[in-house]
Amino acid sequence: MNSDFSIAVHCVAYLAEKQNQRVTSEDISQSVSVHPVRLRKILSILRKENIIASKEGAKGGFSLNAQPEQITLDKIFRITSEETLVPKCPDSNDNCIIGKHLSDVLIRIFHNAEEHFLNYLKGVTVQDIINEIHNNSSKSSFHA
Amino acid sequence: MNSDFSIAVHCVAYLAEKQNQRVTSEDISQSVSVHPVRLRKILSILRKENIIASKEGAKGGFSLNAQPEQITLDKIFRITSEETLVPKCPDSNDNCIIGKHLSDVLIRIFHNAEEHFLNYLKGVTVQDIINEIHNNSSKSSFHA
DNA sequence: ATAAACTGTAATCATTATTATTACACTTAG
DNA sequence: CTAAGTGTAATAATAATGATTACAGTTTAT
Repeated sequence: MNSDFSIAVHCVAYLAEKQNQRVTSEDISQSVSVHPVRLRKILSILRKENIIASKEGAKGGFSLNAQPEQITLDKIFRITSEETLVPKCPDSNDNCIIGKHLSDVLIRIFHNAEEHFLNYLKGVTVQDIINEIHNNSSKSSFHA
Repeated sequence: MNSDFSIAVHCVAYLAEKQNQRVTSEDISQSVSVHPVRLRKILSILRKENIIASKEGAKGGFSLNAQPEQITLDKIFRITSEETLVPKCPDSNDNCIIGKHLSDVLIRIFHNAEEHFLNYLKGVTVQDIINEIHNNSSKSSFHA
């Protein structure tokens, strides 16, 4: 798995902190320590899902386009990294009953497991993260 | 994430099918399509956890050392891949309150999410997989 | 006792995945 | 019309993964 998901969350949290301001990819890259071009690629897919908005040209940049309490992490995960938890099994061997069917079985198991993973992320919002960062842990709702 | 976990599951399922026989890494590699040296490395850590047994020398090889109904996938995952779901966040930036704390927050969230993932795997045993392979889906217990 | 068939493990090489960078077309504000 | 941005493709650098080679050690059988 690459780090697109955590970078995306970082970006969204950063934009949530800068409510209503327009922020450049250069600016965000100061906080995330990732190259602006890569950020723009990730931000671009968040925009397509209407989580953020962007504006080109001078004084352009990115801004949040949804309520921090409404953005759940499972959504960001699905956008950036869906199915990446399912491992790439080596090519199955048709001459062996195990080799032949195990990949299918494993993929099914992983798919289910990923759903459980996502189900947890569904309970965590960007606002929760903001709260955690400011140590308002009373408002935080992400617990095991 | 590398494919150590799925390879390990494959090996264990294969050994479960060959109950009480001793099988060489060469033999297993026919089924898994992975180099014997790599298999031995993975089998070696399963042995340290007493899931399988190995014997060196002529007529040596690997065999299962636990009941297939008792081996849950979360155990194999913990042995081979624990914490690999937690993404490597880019270096946090001390000059920025978001950059500074977000990695910690994200790591905590991922850790929790991984526990949910593992909790699902805890409900799936190697015997379930064997059953699935033989299509005895009535005995199977892994459902979302 | 020694040859053959194994495991155990380190070290190296090849391949693939990830990330950074360069380049440039396009948009907008002033 | 220029400066400051986004959007995106193409390439280069780096890191992770996997295969292979090499060889020491163990066990069986002759």
